[in-house]
Amino acid sequence: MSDARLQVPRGTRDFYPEDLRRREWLFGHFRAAARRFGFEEVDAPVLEHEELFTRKAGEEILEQLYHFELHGRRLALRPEMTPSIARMVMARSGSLRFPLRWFTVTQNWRYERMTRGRKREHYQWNMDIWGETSVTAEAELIAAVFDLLDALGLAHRDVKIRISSRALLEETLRNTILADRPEAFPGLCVAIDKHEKIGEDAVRDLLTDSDGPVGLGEDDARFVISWLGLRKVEDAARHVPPDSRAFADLQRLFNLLDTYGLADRVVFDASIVRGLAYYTGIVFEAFDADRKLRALCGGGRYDRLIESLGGSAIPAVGFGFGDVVIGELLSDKKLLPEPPRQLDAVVFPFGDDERAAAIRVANALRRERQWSIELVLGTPRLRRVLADAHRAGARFLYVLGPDELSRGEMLIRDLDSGEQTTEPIPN
RNA sequence: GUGGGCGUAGCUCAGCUGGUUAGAGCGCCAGGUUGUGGUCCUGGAGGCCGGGGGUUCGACUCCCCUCGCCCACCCCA
Repeated sequence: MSDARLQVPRGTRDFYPEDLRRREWLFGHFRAAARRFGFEEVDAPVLEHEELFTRKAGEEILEQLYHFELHGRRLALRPEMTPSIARMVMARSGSLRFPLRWFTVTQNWRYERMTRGRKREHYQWNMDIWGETSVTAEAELIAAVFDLLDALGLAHRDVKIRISSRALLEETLRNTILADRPEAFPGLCVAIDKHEKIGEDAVRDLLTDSDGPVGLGEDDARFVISWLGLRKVEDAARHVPPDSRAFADLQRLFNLLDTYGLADRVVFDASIVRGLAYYTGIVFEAFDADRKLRALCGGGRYDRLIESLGGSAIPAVGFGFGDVVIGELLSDKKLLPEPPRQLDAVVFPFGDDERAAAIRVANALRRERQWSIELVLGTPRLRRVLADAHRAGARFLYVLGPDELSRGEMLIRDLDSGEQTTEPIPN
């Protein structure tokens, strides 16, 4: 107990059978929702070249990278899935037919301090659409999130998605305070993403830090922060031309979501900017209605990621949805199930004289019916076997004792009704 | 990193202001005559009381250190 070698590393989890059943229940919903939206599942190694993740915008996610050097190669455990998928798309961009709808359910790693809803190892459902520039893609993704939440049993009003547009912010700033140095924009986004967590004053300090990536004046910083407080698309679009693409996209997205029947579950919130540097357009995050927990998921449009990796431009939009926060929410709402073991039957030979026949019975049931069969090992008492079979949730118990065997039969007990029948032992 | 709380049986915990053989519930194991169930009854195994040091005639109990966990803050997808 006090031996550190015998404990899981901090921030990681063991999954015992009941834990894994619950995890697979959640993953099953991830996959089912993805398939309802026509997405295909892909996978990639948990280990990548560190360079795949290296970006220069002061993102915390990269400072928290699990990384090491081995035989002169710098490797890292993936902190998120998007770069790996971008790599896969890039490698076959010449032969893939777009738009692509790909999803993953993967383990991701980040070295960070532990709090509620944050672990160092967690699983994430990732959904991406590649090769589509219109916000019809964003609308599908947001609809998929709600589709999942509904399937999990959450109430209509339990979760809201907040939506904003980095493109709208970028246009606004290009027309104003970043007119002569647009390259500062990603760093600015990373800084103001912290706004809700560290407060306006701290963000102002970050933005005005002359040694920092942004280096704004006081008035400019105040302008940026005041923009974040806006909750109406029209207000946020005040500093862009009437024909602004970003403005039009936002309006169209909300119109589309209305058509999906999601109008009362989404809201514009200019303070959503996301902490990753690569986002370029619409960004969004899902929150529990009580705002007790961290974001359930987050995503957005990243049209230039593949370009930045050296490929040709392929527009993309996606989100990541972690298993930890949704687990907290479902637990709070008493919606976490305790899925039973899936066992069709237990086959019980009384002793070694009956074992050969029992093995034939188990073989037949496994092969012909594809049943899940637990063949009793050793020679416990029938009483014990019945209790165990009951507890395991088995539907039938096949009993092969001396009496049955002498008649070439086996006893089949229905564990729900208690009814018993006999059948010939298969050859 | 800061503050607070907690480490006693596999799990959840109780052990009053220090007092001798450390408890409960659940779980586990075994029985309750021959081969029949989540109940019931009986019995049992299992704890260097997280670790180390100190105070004391005596420490699960008090003090210090240390490790671990939880919560909040801080930080951040």
